[in-house]
Amino acid sequence: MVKDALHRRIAEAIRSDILAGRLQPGDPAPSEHELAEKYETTRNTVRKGLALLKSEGLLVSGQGRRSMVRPRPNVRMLSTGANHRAHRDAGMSNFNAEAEKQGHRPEQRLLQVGEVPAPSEVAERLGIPAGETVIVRRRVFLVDDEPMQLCDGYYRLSLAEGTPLAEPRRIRGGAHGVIESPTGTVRRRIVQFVEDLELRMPTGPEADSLHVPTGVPVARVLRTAYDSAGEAVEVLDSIIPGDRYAFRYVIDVP
Amino acid sequence: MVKDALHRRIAEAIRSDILAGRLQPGDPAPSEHELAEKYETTRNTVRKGLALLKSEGLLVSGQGRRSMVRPRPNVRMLSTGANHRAHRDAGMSNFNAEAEKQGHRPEQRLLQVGEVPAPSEVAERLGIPAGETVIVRRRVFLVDDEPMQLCDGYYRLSLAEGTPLAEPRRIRGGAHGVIESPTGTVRRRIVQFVEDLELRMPTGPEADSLHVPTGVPVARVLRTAYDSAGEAVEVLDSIIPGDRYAFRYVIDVP
DNA sequence: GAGTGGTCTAGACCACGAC
DNA sequence: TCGTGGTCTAGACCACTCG
Repeated sequence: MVKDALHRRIAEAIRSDILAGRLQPGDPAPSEHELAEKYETTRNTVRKGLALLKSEGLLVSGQGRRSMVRPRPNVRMLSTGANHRAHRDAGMSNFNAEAEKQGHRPEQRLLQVGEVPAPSEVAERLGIPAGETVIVRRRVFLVDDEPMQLCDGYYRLSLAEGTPLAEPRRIRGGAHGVIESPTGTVRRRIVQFVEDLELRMPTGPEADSLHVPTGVPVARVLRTAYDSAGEAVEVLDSIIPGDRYAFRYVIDVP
Repeated sequence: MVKDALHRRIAEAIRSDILAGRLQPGDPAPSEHELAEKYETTRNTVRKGLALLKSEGLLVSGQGRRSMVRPRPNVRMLSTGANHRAHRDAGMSNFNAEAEKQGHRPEQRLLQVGEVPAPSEVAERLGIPAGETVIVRRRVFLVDDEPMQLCDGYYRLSLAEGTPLAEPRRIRGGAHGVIESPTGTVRRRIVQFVEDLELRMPTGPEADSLHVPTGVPVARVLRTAYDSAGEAVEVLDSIIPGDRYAFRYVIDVP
Protein backbone atom coordinates (compact mmCIF):
# COMPACT_ATOMS: atom_id res chain seq x y z
CA MET A 1 0.00 0.00 0.00
CA VAL A 2 1.21 3.44 -0.89
CA LYS A 3 0.70 5.14 2.46
CA ASP A 4 2.78 2.53 4.27
CA ALA A 5 5.82 3.06 2.09
CA LEU A 6 8.97 2.61 4.14
CA HIS A 7 10.33 6.07 3.35
CA ARG A 8 7.06 7.55 4.54
CA ARG A 9 7.24 5.67 7.80
CA ILE A 10 10.78 6.88 8.35
CA ALA A 11 9.68 10.44 7.67
CA GLU A 12 6.69 10.05 9.96
CA ALA A 13 8.82 8.82 12.84
CA ILE A 14 11.16 11.78 12.64
CA ARG A 15 8.33 14.20 12.00
CA SER A 16 6.58 13.15 15.16
CA ASP A 17 9.84 13.52 17.08
CA ILE A 18 10.06 17.08 15.84
CA LEU A 19 6.44 18.00 16.41
CA ALA A 20 6.49 16.50 19.90
CA GLY A 21 9.58 18.49 20.74
CA ARG A 22 11.83 15.46 21.24
CA LEU A 23 13.93 17.00 18.50
CA GLN A 24 14.39 20.73 18.96
CA PRO A 25 15.12 23.31 16.27
CA GLY A 26 18.86 23.26 15.66
CA ASP A 27 19.24 19.67 16.85
CA PRO A 28 21.03 17.29 14.48
CA ALA A 29 18.87 14.64 12.82
CA PRO A 30 20.06 11.03 12.81
CA SER A 31 22.58 10.42 10.02
CA GLU A 32 21.49 8.64 6.88
CA HIS A 33 23.74 5.69 7.74
CA GLU A 34 22.23 5.28 11.17
CA LEU A 35 18.71 5.39 9.79
CA ALA A 36 19.51 2.92 7.02
CA GLU A 37 20.79 0.48 9.62
CA LYS A 38 17.94 1.07 12.03
CA TYR A 39 15.29 0.46 9.39
CA GLU A 40 17.28 -2.27 7.64
CA THR A 41 17.11 -0.52 4.30
CA THR A 42 19.39 1.39 1.95
CA ARG A 43 20.57 4.97 2.17
CA ASN A 44 18.54 5.73 -0.93
CA THR A 45 15.27 4.94 0.78
CA VAL A 46 16.26 6.86 3.89
CA ARG A 47 17.09 9.84 1.71
CA LYS A 48 13.62 9.77 0.16
CA GLY A 49 12.13 9.99 3.62
CA LEU A 50 14.38 12.86 4.63
CA ALA A 51 13.60 14.62 1.34
CA LEU A 52 9.94 14.62 2.36
CA LEU A 53 10.76 16.36 5.62
CA LYS A 54 12.92 18.91 3.84
CA SER A 55 10.09 19.69 1.44
CA GLU A 56 7.87 20.27 4.46
CA GLY A 57 10.35 22.73 5.84
CA LEU A 58 11.12 20.63 8.91
CA LEU A 59 14.73 19.77 8.09
CA VAL A 60 17.63 21.59 6.50
CA SER A 61 20.74 19.94 5.16
CA GLY A 62 23.97 20.69 3.36
CA GLN A 63 26.84 18.82 1.84
CA GLY A 64 29.20 17.51 4.50
CA ARG A 65 27.06 18.78 7.35
CA ARG A 66 24.74 16.77 9.49
CA SER A 67 21.08 17.48 8.67
CA MET A 68 19.29 19.35 11.39
CA VAL A 69 15.85 20.41 12.47
CA ARG A 70 15.24 23.77 10.85
CA PRO A 71 16.13 26.45 13.35
CA ARG A 72 13.64 29.26 13.79
CA PRO A 73 14.97 32.38 12.10
CA ASN A 74 16.32 34.84 14.63
CA VAL A 75 14.16 37.67 13.36
CA ARG A 76 10.48 37.44 12.68
CA MET A 77 8.87 40.51 11.23
CA LEU A 78 5.30 41.48 11.79
CA SER A 79 3.87 42.92 8.64
CA THR A 80 0.86 44.91 9.59
CA GLY A 81 -1.28 47.28 7.70
CA ALA A 82 -2.49 48.77 10.94
CA ASN A 83 0.17 51.32 11.76
CA HIS A 84 1.79 52.60 8.61
CA ARG A 85 1.15 56.22 9.39
CA ALA A 86 2.27 56.16 12.98
CA HIS A 87 5.69 54.96 11.96
CA ARG A 88 5.99 57.14 8.94
CA ASP A 89 5.12 60.28 10.83
CA ALA A 90 8.11 59.37 12.95
CA GLY A 91 10.15 59.37 9.72
CA MET A 92 10.60 55.63 9.70
CA SER A 93 9.34 52.82 7.52
CA ASN A 94 7.32 50.01 8.97
CA PHE A 95 10.12 47.62 8.17
CA ASN A 96 12.82 49.56 9.96
CA ALA A 97 10.64 50.24 12.97
CA GLU A 98 9.76 46.59 13.42
CA ALA A 99 13.35 45.40 13.06
CA GLU A 100 14.76 47.93 15.50
CA LYS A 101 12.05 47.17 18.00
CA GLN A 102 13.38 43.62 18.00
CA GLY A 103 16.93 44.84 18.47
CA HIS A 104 18.18 44.18 14.97
CA ARG A 105 19.90 46.20 12.30
CA PRO A 106 17.67 46.83 9.28
CA GLU A 107 18.98 47.91 5.89
CA GLN A 108 17.40 48.73 2.56
CA ARG A 109 19.60 48.15 -0.46
CA LEU A 110 18.67 49.78 -3.75
CA LEU A 111 19.18 47.35 -6.63
CA GLN A 112 17.89 49.37 -9.56
CA VAL A 113 16.03 52.53 -10.41
CA GLY A 114 14.86 53.00 -13.95
CA GLU A 115 12.16 53.13 -16.57
CA VAL A 116 10.45 49.89 -17.57
CA PRO A 117 7.23 48.91 -19.34
CA ALA A 118 4.57 48.35 -16.69
CA PRO A 119 3.77 44.67 -16.03
CA SER A 120 0.08 44.02 -16.58
CA GLU A 121 -0.75 43.51 -12.91
CA VAL A 122 0.93 46.79 -12.07
CA ALA A 123 -0.60 48.71 -14.96
CA GLU A 124 -4.06 47.49 -13.98
CA ARG A 125 -3.61 48.90 -10.53
CA LEU A 126 -2.04 52.17 -11.59
CA GLY A 127 -4.87 52.67 -14.05
CA ILE A 128 -2.66 52.89 -17.14
CA PRO A 129 -2.30 50.73 -20.26
CA ALA A 130 -0.10 47.65 -19.85
CA GLY A 131 3.37 48.28 -21.22
CA GLU A 132 3.32 52.01 -20.62
CA THR A 133 6.60 53.30 -19.27
CA VAL A 134 6.80 53.57 -15.49
CA ILE A 135 9.50 54.22 -12.93
CA VAL A 136 10.58 51.18 -10.95
CA ARG A 137 12.64 51.15 -7.79
CA ARG A 138 13.88 47.64 -6.98
CA ARG A 139 15.07 47.05 -3.46
CA VAL A 140 16.03 44.26 -1.13
CA PHE A 141 15.37 44.62 2.57
CA LEU A 142 17.87 43.07 4.93
CA VAL A 143 18.14 42.47 8.65
CA ASP A 144 21.58 41.85 10.14
CA ASP A 145 22.86 41.38 6.58
CA GLU A 146 20.36 38.60 5.87
CA PRO A 147 17.87 39.31 3.04
CA MET A 148 14.29 39.50 4.27
CA GLN A 149 12.23 40.54 1.28
CA LEU A 150 12.33 41.76 -2.28
CA CYS A 151 10.32 44.90 -2.89
CA ASP A 152 9.78 46.64 -6.24
CA GLY A 153 8.02 49.99 -6.21
CA TYR A 154 6.25 51.24 -9.35
CA TYR A 155 5.26 54.86 -10.06
CA ARG A 156 3.58 56.60 -12.96
CA LEU A 157 6.00 58.62 -15.06
CA SER A 158 3.86 61.74 -14.73
CA LEU A 159 4.14 61.53 -10.98
CA ALA A 160 7.74 60.44 -10.55
CA GLU A 161 9.63 62.18 -13.34
CA GLY A 162 11.91 64.89 -12.08
CA THR A 163 11.45 63.85 -8.47
CA PRO A 164 13.78 61.84 -6.22
CA LEU A 165 11.62 58.81 -7.10
CA ALA A 166 13.39 58.65 -10.45
CA GLU A 167 16.87 59.00 -8.96
CA PRO A 168 19.06 56.01 -8.15
CA ARG A 169 19.56 57.16 -4.59
CA ARG A 170 17.93 56.37 -1.31
CA ILE A 171 15.16 58.80 -0.41
CA ARG A 172 15.32 60.45 2.97
CA GLY A 173 11.95 60.14 4.62
CA GLY A 174 10.86 57.45 2.15
CA ALA A 175 8.98 57.41 -1.13
CA HIS A 176 5.72 58.40 0.53
CA GLY A 177 7.28 61.60 1.74
CA VAL A 178 7.98 62.57 -1.87
CA ILE A 179 4.52 61.60 -3.03
CA GLU A 180 2.88 63.62 -0.29
CA SER A 181 5.15 66.63 -0.60
CA PRO A 182 3.41 69.60 -2.19
CA THR A 183 3.97 70.07 -5.93
CA GLY A 184 2.75 73.45 -7.06
CA THR A 185 -0.41 74.13 -5.15
CA VAL A 186 -1.62 70.56 -4.60
CA ARG A 187 -0.83 68.48 -1.59
CA ARG A 188 -1.45 64.76 -2.07
CA ARG A 189 -2.29 62.56 0.81
CA ILE A 190 -2.21 58.78 0.87
CA VAL A 191 -5.39 57.58 2.50
CA GLN A 192 -5.76 53.93 1.57
CA PHE A 193 -3.77 50.79 0.84
CA VAL A 194 -5.09 47.70 -0.91
CA GLU A 195 -3.00 44.58 -0.43
CA ASP A 196 -3.34 41.49 -2.61
CA LEU A 197 -1.62 38.38 -1.31
CA GLU A 198 -0.82 35.21 -3.15
CA LEU A 199 0.84 32.10 -1.72
CA ARG A 200 3.24 29.91 -3.63
CA MET A 201 6.64 28.27 -3.58
CA PRO A 202 9.57 30.50 -4.52
CA THR A 203 11.07 30.34 -7.99
CA GLY A 204 14.72 29.33 -8.23
CA PRO A 205 16.11 32.87 -8.41
CA GLU A 206 13.86 34.03 -5.57
CA ALA A 207 15.01 31.18 -3.35
CA ASP A 208 18.62 32.01 -4.15
CA SER A 209 18.51 35.75 -3.60
CA LEU A 210 16.43 35.49 -0.43
CA HIS A 211 18.22 32.41 0.96
CA VAL A 212 14.90 30.63 1.30
CA PRO A 213 15.46 27.05 2.45
CA THR A 214 13.67 24.16 0.77
CA GLY A 215 10.12 23.72 1.96
CA VAL A 216 9.44 27.35 2.83
CA PRO A 217 6.73 29.14 0.83
CA VAL A 218 6.60 32.83 -0.03
CA ALA A 219 3.88 35.43 -0.21
CA ARG A 220 3.69 37.63 -3.23
CA VAL A 221 2.14 40.88 -2.10
CA LEU A 222 0.88 43.63 -4.40
CA ARG A 223 0.17 46.75 -2.39
CA THR A 224 -1.52 49.70 -4.05
CA ALA A 225 -1.52 53.11 -2.37
CA TYR A 226 -4.37 55.55 -3.13
CA ASP A 227 -4.53 59.26 -2.51
CA SER A 228 -7.54 61.15 -1.32
CA ALA A 229 -8.71 61.64 -4.93
CA GLY A 230 -8.87 57.87 -5.33
CA GLU A 231 -5.89 57.83 -7.62
CA ALA A 232 -3.35 54.99 -7.36
CA VAL A 233 0.02 56.60 -6.69
CA GLU A 234 2.21 53.60 -5.93
CA VAL A 235 2.23 49.85 -6.49
CA LEU A 236 4.59 47.75 -4.39
CA ASP A 237 5.39 44.24 -5.61
CA SER A 238 6.99 42.22 -2.80
CA ILE A 239 8.22 38.68 -2.32
CA ILE A 240 8.17 37.72 1.35
CA PRO A 241 9.49 34.42 2.73
CA GLY A 242 7.03 32.66 5.00
CA ASP A 243 9.56 31.74 7.65
CA ARG A 244 10.54 35.32 8.44
CA TYR A 245 7.20 37.06 8.50
CA ALA A 246 3.85 37.00 10.16
CA PHE A 247 1.05 39.11 8.76
CA ARG A 248 -1.53 41.00 10.73
CA TYR A 249 -4.47 42.91 9.37
CA VAL A 250 -7.04 44.87 11.29
CA ILE A 251 -10.46 45.23 9.70
CA ASP A 252 -12.91 47.75 11.08
CA VAL A 253 -16.54 46.99 10.40
CA PRO A 254 -18.60 50.08 9.76
CA MET B 1 29.39 21.31 -9.26
CA VAL B 2 26.21 21.06 -7.32
CA LYS B 3 24.11 23.47 -9.36
CA ASP B 4 24.84 21.62 -12.59
CA ALA B 5 23.54 18.31 -11.28
CA LEU B 6 21.87 16.40 -14.08
CA HIS B 7 18.54 16.13 -12.30
CA ARG B 8 18.55 19.88 -11.82
CA ARG B 9 19.18 20.47 -15.48
CA ILE B 10 16.33 18.17 -16.39
CA ALA B 11 14.05 20.04 -14.01
CA GLU B 12 15.21 23.38 -15.34
CA ALA B 13 14.47 22.38 -18.94
CA ILE B 14 10.93 21.37 -18.12
CA ARG B 15 10.41 24.31 -15.78
CA SER B 16 11.30 26.76 -18.52
CA ASP B 17 8.92 24.96 -20.89
CA ILE B 18 6.16 25.48 -18.35
CA LEU B 19 6.98 29.08 -17.49
CA ALA B 20 7.30 30.00 -21.16
CA GLY B 21 3.92 28.45 -21.88
CA ARG B 22 5.23 25.75 -24.19
CA LEU B 23 3.67 23.36 -21.72
CA GLN B 24 0.19 24.46 -20.66
CA PRO B 25 -1.61 23.59 -17.43
CA GLY B 26 -3.18 20.19 -17.92
CA ASP B 27 -0.67 19.15 -20.57
CA PRO B 28 1.08 15.83 -20.00
CA ALA B 29 4.77 15.99 -19.13
CA PRO B 30 7.21 13.72 -20.95
CA SER B 31 7.23 10.22 -19.46
CA GLU B 32 10.08 9.20 -17.18
CA HIS B 33 11.22 6.64 -19.72
CA GLU B 34 11.42 9.19 -22.52
CA LEU B 35 13.37 11.61 -20.38
CA ALA B 36 15.79 8.93 -19.23
CA GLU B 37 16.53 8.09 -22.85
CA LYS B 38 16.78 11.72 -23.94
CA TYR B 39 19.27 12.60 -21.22
CA GLU B 40 21.04 9.26 -21.38
CA THR B 41 20.54 8.57 -17.72
CA THR B 42 18.47 6.33 -15.47
CA ARG B 43 14.86 6.69 -14.46
CA ASN B 44 16.01 7.31 -10.92
CA THR B 45 17.79 10.51 -11.86
CA VAL B 46 14.89 11.67 -13.97
CA ARG B 47 12.57 11.09 -11.04
CA LYS B 48 14.71 13.29 -8.82
CA GLY B 49 14.32 16.08 -11.33
CA LEU B 50 10.58 15.64 -11.58
CA ALA B 51 10.33 15.50 -7.77
CA LEU B 52 11.83 18.99 -7.70
CA LEU B 53 9.11 20.29 -10.00
CA LYS B 54 6.41 18.60 -7.95
CA SER B 55 7.74 20.22 -4.78
CA GLU B 56 7.53 23.57 -6.55
CA GLY B 57 3.91 22.92 -7.38
CA LEU B 58 4.49 22.88 -11.13
CA LEU B 59 3.70 19.21 -11.76
CA VAL B 60 1.20 16.74 -10.38
CA SER B 61 1.44 12.99 -10.75
CA GLY B 62 -0.29 9.80 -9.76
CA GLN B 63 0.30 6.10 -9.98
CA GLY B 64 -0.46 4.80 -13.45
CA ARG B 65 -1.22 8.25 -14.84
CA ARG B 66 1.04 10.41 -16.88
CA SER B 67 2.42 13.37 -14.90
CA MET B 68 0.99 16.66 -16.00
CA VAL B 69 1.46 20.35 -15.56
CA ARG B 70 -0.63 21.33 -12.57
CA PRO B 71 -3.96 22.62 -13.81
CA ARG B 72 -5.24 25.83 -12.29
CA PRO B 73 -8.01 25.04 -9.83
CA ASN B 74 -11.42 25.79 -11.27
CA VAL B 75 -12.46 27.98 -8.38
CA ARG B 76 -10.36 30.70 -6.89
CA MET B 77 -11.81 32.40 -3.87
CA LEU B 78 -11.13 35.96 -2.91
CA SER B 79 -10.81 36.23 0.83
CA THR B 80 -11.32 39.81 1.74
CA GLY B 81 -11.80 41.54 5.00
CA ALA B 82 -13.36 44.46 3.22
CA ASN B 83 -16.96 43.45 2.91
CA HIS B 84 -17.91 41.12 5.70
CA ARG B 85 -20.84 43.17 6.79
CA ALA B 86 -22.33 43.82 3.42
CA HIS B 87 -22.62 40.10 2.80
CA ARG B 88 -23.74 39.20 6.24
CA ASP B 89 -26.49 41.75 6.26
CA ALA B 90 -27.73 39.90 3.22
CA GLY B 91 -27.78 36.78 5.40
CA MET B 92 -24.86 35.20 3.63
CA SER B 93 -21.32 34.40 4.60
CA ASN B 94 -18.42 35.81 2.70
CA PHE B 95 -17.50 32.34 1.55
CA ASN B 96 -20.90 31.51 0.12
CA ALA B 97 -21.26 34.87 -1.55
CA GLU B 98 -17.93 34.62 -3.29
CA ALA B 99 -18.52 31.06 -4.50
CA GLU B 100 -21.98 31.78 -5.86
CA LYS B 101 -20.73 34.90 -7.58
CA GLN B 102 -18.39 32.64 -9.51
CA GLY B 103 -21.21 30.27 -10.37
CA HIS B 104 -20.27 27.47 -8.00
CA ARG B 105 -22.05 25.51 -5.32
CA PRO B 106 -20.71 26.25 -1.83
CA GLU B 107 -21.31 24.02 1.16
CA GLN B 108 -20.33 24.13 4.81
CA ARG B 109 -20.04 20.77 6.51
CA LEU B 110 -20.05 20.62 10.30
CA LEU B 111 -17.47 18.13 11.54
CA GLN B 112 -17.73 18.57 15.28
CA VAL B 113 -19.28 20.77 17.94
CA GLY B 114 -18.13 20.35 21.49
CA GLU B 115 -16.23 21.49 24.53
CA VAL B 116 -12.44 21.44 24.45
CA PRO B 117 -9.61 23.03 26.42
CA ALA B 118 -8.63 26.26 24.67
CA PRO B 119 -5.34 26.02 22.70
CA SER B 120 -2.92 28.67 23.92
CA GLU B 121 -3.12 30.82 20.80
CA VAL B 122 -6.89 30.84 21.07
CA ALA B 123 -6.97 31.46 24.80
CA GLU B 124 -4.59 34.39 24.39
CA ARG B 125 -6.94 36.01 21.94
CA LEU B 126 -10.13 35.28 23.84
CA GLY B 127 -8.55 36.72 26.96
CA ILE B 128 -8.90 33.57 29.06
CA PRO B 129 -6.40 31.19 30.68
CA ALA B 130 -4.98 28.54 28.35
CA GLY B 131 -6.76 25.25 28.82
CA GLU B 132 -10.02 26.76 29.99
CA THR B 133 -13.01 25.01 28.46
CA VAL B 134 -14.39 26.60 25.30
CA ILE B 135 -16.91 25.68 22.65
CA VAL B 136 -15.41 24.66 19.34
CA ARG B 137 -17.24 24.33 16.03
CA ARG B 138 -15.12 22.50 13.47
CA ARG B 139 -16.17 22.88 9.87
CA VAL B 140 -14.92 22.20 6.39
CA PHE B 141 -15.93 24.50 3.57
CA LEU B 142 -16.46 22.95 0.16
CA VAL B 143 -17.11 24.16 -3.36
CA ASP B 144 -18.60 21.76 -5.86
CA ASP B 145 -17.85 18.96 -3.36
CA GLU B 146 -14.14 19.82 -3.28
CA PRO B 147 -12.78 20.88 0.13
CA MET B 148 -11.60 24.49 0.17
CA GLN B 149 -10.69 25.23 3.76
CA LEU B 150 -10.76 23.98 7.32
CA CYS B 151 -12.28 26.40 9.77
CA ASP B 152 -12.56 25.96 13.53
CA GLY B 153 -14.56 28.52 15.48
CA TYR B 154 -13.88 29.01 19.21
CA TYR B 155 -16.25 30.70 21.68
CA ARG B 156 -16.10 31.40 25.39
CA LEU B 157 -18.32 29.10 27.38
CA SER B 158 -20.03 32.04 29.08
CA LEU B 159 -21.03 33.39 25.71
CA ALA B 160 -21.94 30.21 23.85
CA GLU B 161 -23.51 27.97 26.47
CA GLY B 162 -27.22 27.48 25.95
CA THR B 163 -27.13 29.12 22.53
CA PRO B 164 -27.17 27.54 19.09
CA LEU B 165 -23.37 27.96 19.09
CA ALA B 166 -23.14 24.94 21.39
CA GLU B 167 -25.50 22.82 19.30
CA PRO B 168 -24.26 20.37 16.67
CA ARG B 169 -26.42 21.89 14.00
CA ARG B 170 -25.90 24.45 11.33
CA ILE B 171 -26.88 27.96 12.40
CA ARG B 172 -29.28 29.85 10.20
CA GLY B 173 -27.87 33.29 9.60
CA GLY B 174 -24.43 32.24 10.82
CA ALA B 175 -22.62 32.37 14.13
CA HIS B 176 -22.38 36.14 14.07
CA GLY B 177 -26.12 36.40 14.00
CA VAL B 178 -26.27 34.53 17.31
CA ILE B 179 -23.50 36.62 18.84
CA GLU B 180 -25.18 39.84 17.86
CA SER B 181 -28.70 38.79 18.82
CA PRO B 182 -29.91 40.48 21.99
CA THR B 183 -29.49 38.52 25.24
CA GLY B 184 -31.43 40.14 28.03
CA THR B 185 -31.05 43.85 27.58
CA VAL B 186 -27.64 43.94 25.88
CA ARG B 187 -27.13 43.95 22.16
CA ARG B 188 -23.63 43.06 21.11
CA ARG B 189 -22.18 44.32 17.89
CA ILE B 190 -19.05 43.04 16.16
CA VAL B 191 -17.00 46.07 15.12
CA GLN B 192 -13.53 44.76 14.41
CA PHE B 193 -11.62 41.76 13.10
CA VAL B 194 -7.93 41.09 13.61
CA GLU B 195 -6.44 38.54 11.23
CA ASP B 196 -3.08 36.87 11.84
CA LEU B 197 -1.66 35.00 8.86
CA GLU B 198 1.16 32.49 8.83
CA LEU B 199 2.57 30.72 5.78
CA ARG B 200 3.82 27.16 5.79
CA MET B 201 3.58 23.80 4.10
CA PRO B 202 0.59 21.67 5.07
CA THR B 203 0.98 18.83 7.55
CA GLY B 204 0.19 15.36 6.28
CA PRO B 205 -3.39 15.25 7.61
CA GLU B 206 -4.09 18.75 6.31
CA ALA B 207 -2.85 17.85 2.85
CA ASP B 208 -5.04 14.74 2.90
CA SER B 209 -8.27 16.28 4.09
CA LEU B 210 -7.96 19.33 1.85
CA HIS B 211 -6.61 17.44 -1.18
CA VAL B 212 -3.64 19.79 -1.33
CA PRO B 213 -1.22 18.62 -4.01
CA THR B 214 2.50 18.46 -3.31
CA GLY B 215 4.24 21.80 -3.56
CA VAL B 216 1.26 23.93 -2.55
CA PRO B 217 1.59 25.92 0.69
CA VAL B 218 -1.21 26.86 3.06
CA ALA B 219 -2.07 29.92 5.11
CA ARG B 220 -2.97 29.46 8.72
CA VAL B 221 -5.30 32.30 9.61
CA LEU B 222 -6.36 33.23 13.12
CA ARG B 223 -9.20 35.72 13.00
CA THR B 224 -10.41 37.36 16.18
CA ALA B 225 -13.73 39.20 16.25
CA TYR B 226 -14.22 42.03 18.75
CA ASP B 227 -17.43 43.66 19.91
CA SER B 228 -17.93 47.33 20.59
CA ALA B 229 -16.79 46.86 24.18
CA GLY B 230 -13.43 45.60 22.90
CA GLU B 231 -14.16 42.08 24.01
CA ALA B 232 -13.05 39.14 21.84
CA VAL B 233 -16.17 37.14 21.04
CA GLU B 234 -14.90 34.67 18.45
CA VAL B 235 -11.62 33.20 17.28
CA LEU B 236 -11.57 31.46 13.90
CA ASP B 237 -8.67 29.12 13.17
CA SER B 238 -8.50 28.36 9.44
CA ILE B 239 -6.25 26.41 7.14
CA ILE B 240 -6.42 27.73 3.61
CA PRO B 241 -4.67 26.17 0.59
CA GLY B 242 -2.65 28.67 -1.42
CA ASP B 243 -3.78 27.40 -4.79
CA ARG B 244 -7.46 28.09 -4.19
CA TYR B 245 -7.39 31.47 -2.54
CA ALA B 246 -6.24 35.00 -3.06
CA PHE B 247 -6.30 37.40 -0.15
CA ARG B 248 -7.23 41.05 -0.29
CA TYR B 249 -7.07 43.53 2.55
CA VAL B 250 -8.05 47.16 2.49
CA ILE B 251 -6.29 49.45 4.95
CA ASP B 252 -7.64 52.93 5.56
CA VAL B 253 -5.10 55.42 6.82
CA PRO B 254 -6.56 57.84 9.33
C1' DG C 1 41.35 11.66 7.44
C1' DA C 2 36.90 10.22 8.87
C1' DG C 3 32.25 11.04 8.37
C1' DT C 4 28.56 13.37 6.16
C1' DG C 5 25.35 14.40 2.68
C1' DG C 6 24.85 14.88 -2.79
C1' DT C 7 24.75 12.49 -7.06
C1' DC C 8 24.28 8.65 -10.06
C1' DT C 9 23.92 3.78 -12.09
C1' DA C 10 21.48 -0.53 -13.20
C1' DG C 11 18.77 -3.19 -12.21
C1' DA C 12 13.91 -5.18 -9.91
C1' DC C 13 8.93 -5.63 -8.62
C1' DC C 14 4.45 -3.52 -7.72
C1' DA C 15 -0.08 -0.82 -8.14
C1' DC C 16 -2.82 1.50 -10.93
C1' DG C 17 -5.03 3.61 -15.17
C1' DA C 18 -6.34 3.49 -19.86
C1' DC C 19 -7.40 0.93 -23.70
C1' DT D 1 -2.60 -6.18 -21.41
C1' DC D 2 0.62 -2.58 -21.62
C1' DG D 3 2.57 1.61 -20.18
C1' DT D 4 2.80 4.57 -16.40
C1' DG D 5 4.53 6.18 -12.13
C1' DG D 6 5.81 4.41 -7.07
C1' DT D 7 9.00 1.87 -4.36
C1' DC D 8 13.22 -0.36 -3.27
C1' DT D 9 18.00 -2.60 -3.47
C1' DA D 10 23.08 -2.51 -3.68
C1' DG D 11 26.35 -0.76 -4.98
C1' DA D 12 29.74 3.58 -6.50
C1' DC D 13 32.18 8.12 -6.49
C1' DC D 14 32.34 12.98 -5.22
C1' DA D 15 32.36 17.43 -2.40
C1' DC D 16 32.25 19.17 1.67
C1' DT D 17 32.76 19.94 6.89
C1' DC D 18 34.89 19.16 11.06
C1' DG D 19 38.14 17.82 14.35
